[in-house]
Amino acid sequence: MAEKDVAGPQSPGGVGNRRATLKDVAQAVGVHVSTVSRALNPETRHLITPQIVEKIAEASRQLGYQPNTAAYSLRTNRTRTIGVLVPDITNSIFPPIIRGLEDTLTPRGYATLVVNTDGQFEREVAILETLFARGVDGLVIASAEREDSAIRAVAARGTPVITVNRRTDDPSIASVINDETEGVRYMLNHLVALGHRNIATIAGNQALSTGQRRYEAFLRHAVEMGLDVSPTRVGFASTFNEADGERCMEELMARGGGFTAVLCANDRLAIGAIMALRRRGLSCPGDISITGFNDMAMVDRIDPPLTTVRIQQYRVGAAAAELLLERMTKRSEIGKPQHIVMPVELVVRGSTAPPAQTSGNAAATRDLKTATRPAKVSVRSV
Amino acid sequence: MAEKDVAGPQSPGGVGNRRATLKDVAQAVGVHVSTVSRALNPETRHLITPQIVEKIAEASRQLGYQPNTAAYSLRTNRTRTIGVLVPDITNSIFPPIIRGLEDTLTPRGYATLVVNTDGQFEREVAILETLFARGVDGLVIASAEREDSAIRAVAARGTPVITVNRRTDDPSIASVINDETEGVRYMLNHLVALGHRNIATIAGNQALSTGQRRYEAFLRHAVEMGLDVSPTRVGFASTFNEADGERCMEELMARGGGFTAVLCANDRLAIGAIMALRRRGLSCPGDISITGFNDMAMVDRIDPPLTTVRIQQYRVGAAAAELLLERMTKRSEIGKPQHIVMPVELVVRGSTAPPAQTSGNAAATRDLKTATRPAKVSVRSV
DNA sequence: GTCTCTGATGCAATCGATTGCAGATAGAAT
DNA sequence: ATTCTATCTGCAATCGATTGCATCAGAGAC
Repeated sequence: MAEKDVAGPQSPGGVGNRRATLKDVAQAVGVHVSTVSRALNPETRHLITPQIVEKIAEASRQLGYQPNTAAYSLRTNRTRTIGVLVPDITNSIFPPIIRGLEDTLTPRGYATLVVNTDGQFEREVAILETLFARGVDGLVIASAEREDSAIRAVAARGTPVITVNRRTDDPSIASVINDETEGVRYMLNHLVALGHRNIATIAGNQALSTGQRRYEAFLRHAVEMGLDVSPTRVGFASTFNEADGERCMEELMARGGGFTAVLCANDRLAIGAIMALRRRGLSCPGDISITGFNDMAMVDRIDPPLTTVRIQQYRVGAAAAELLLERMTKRSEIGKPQHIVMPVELVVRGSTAPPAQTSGNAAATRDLKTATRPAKVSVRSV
Repeated sequence: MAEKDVAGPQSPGGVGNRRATLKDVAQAVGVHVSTVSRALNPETRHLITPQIVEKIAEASRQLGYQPNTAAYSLRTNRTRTIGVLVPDITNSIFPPIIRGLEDTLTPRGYATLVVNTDGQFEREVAILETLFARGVDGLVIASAEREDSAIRAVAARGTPVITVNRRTDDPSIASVINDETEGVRYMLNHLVALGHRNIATIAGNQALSTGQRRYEAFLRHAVEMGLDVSPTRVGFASTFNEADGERCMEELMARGGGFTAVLCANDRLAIGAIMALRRRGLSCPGDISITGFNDMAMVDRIDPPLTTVRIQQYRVGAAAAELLLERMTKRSEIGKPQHIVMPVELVVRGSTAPPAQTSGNAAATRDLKTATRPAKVSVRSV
């Protein structure tokens, strides 16, 4: 509660109220601006006599010299700024990613310009135009669609770009994503281990890599496990939100049901699905088990706490930042495809339980569980 | 699902692969760069013959001309960039505020540089230094403490600054905050109307205006309503998070209890308090009612759905942006104090109920309710 | 003692836009 | 026809840093 106090060098030197420039430092020391410039730049410092470097460092400290970013950018054509495109910062899956990016980029001298696309392509194009006008050095795109001509245009322009959380179908666009396939496999394993045999799914938007990969994984692994994957047990969401989850769940139930669990392509769809159930007077997990994906903030506290797949949002952001930095320095690698897939983790909570009718067929359950590789499981206390 | 396609002007004109400059446009039209500059600037356009303006507009469109931000900034000393300081973007109360800011600033040509302070003063100082080096035109600070010398230093420097969601004690620093006092009053009214007479509180950090104002309002209105406000019924959190809420609740209960409701200074403290209750085997609202503040995302879906005070996060951000823009243009007003207080709204959900022992003393309840002004109430479906 | 070489510093152009001032051109006034 | 305005356009300086090249001084070689 003590007062915060700062003795910052607000306008220390003697250069009026103006911010000190290279020229001021040069004058103070009695050398040329170019000498100061070189002395202050670690790359060129070796060209200057150590004693002079010391004097310059001292004077620049004294005057509170801060390089003028605009002048630097104008001359070097670099802004030390990274553009970050997210669908909507309000969607709580993105802030941790953004922090991962920032915490990695800031210490390296980069600032991030975060903008929201709201999933609208025209907005994305307009935003990219603005970002280019501001001369961003690189781009991190969390709003990528599988076929995304805007991103291809960016890449063609030669700007380092990387997608995060999602991928494009074009393999030449670098990316950092989560292991959707394994995540779905873990979840199916879990449901089957509980005794479920009739599992429906609410798939996400198939124009997004997350939606497509999770759905594909569902089909593949369900078939592998010998489950029935009839099309009547599949609902397609277009928006990855609660309303669409609700709608899809209604649809699935209207088609007759017969399933005991629903694997949803993300947490928000799952939340919507649970709401739809409730409205029908059914309970989760009593009547039907519901699972999510992402492990968004707070889904451990909702009712019921959601069984889901935890993705490493922060680390995905951090990894993307590293990768982008690398590609910005070694510009030779720009063309090379580069993809990182981060491991995920199953988180079992309260929204899944053994199916109602199958009263403890423990033996069969055990068998099926050991037939497939065990998933890495962690249970969070609620 | 159709492929996104863009016919953007990636490198239209004939100027190699370089981005077009004023000079290129000037050459294309056959005029001087200064003429182009004036023709493209709405402020100075009237100086140029309409036909030439038209030709210049056409040529610049043709060449895909985009002004160079660095050159503009260097010359004008303005960056069209606003620095935004938040404690932690991961805390879901801030993203809506940020969107409010961005949605208002972007159409006006401003970009926002969002940075996280993590509530650490040294970080805040360092960040401000970076932001100044980047030459931000203004600052929006969501991480203000009541006594904040860093903000005072900024203001003294002449940079337009405005705090949002919180205020400093210094009235000369403009701000946009929520009506904490009314919010607390609504909530006390609600609890009293339910029949509660013994109400404890978990106050927030008193170094922050939110914590201080909400606590002060609690004291004032509780006394006004004739409630007992003994110090044993007050817990002070230092961090506004779940862990501290839990700790404070433990403390309150350890001191003997005797209360039937706890008014928490924000939603996260409330969530922590509910967890502490559960651990003791008590239920909310069965044994004790708990209330929050802010109406964070998802608190309508937790168990139990939280009764809280809804603040207008997005509109607070938007209002702050408007106010800042105003103060940036009319620099005369910089010294003038200016404060906006946004109305709040009571949201009654499942975490509050009549006290267990007071089995329906409806008459007394009714009386007390009408004795105080009724609050604007909205009930969100869960 | 002169010459060469090397290392340190200075010079000046440059990045792309803005803007005060000067010059030019047109039309109006005489 | 000449002068005077009023518009419009061009000139050139400027913002602050970076960087290729020139210069200069001193050390070392002969």
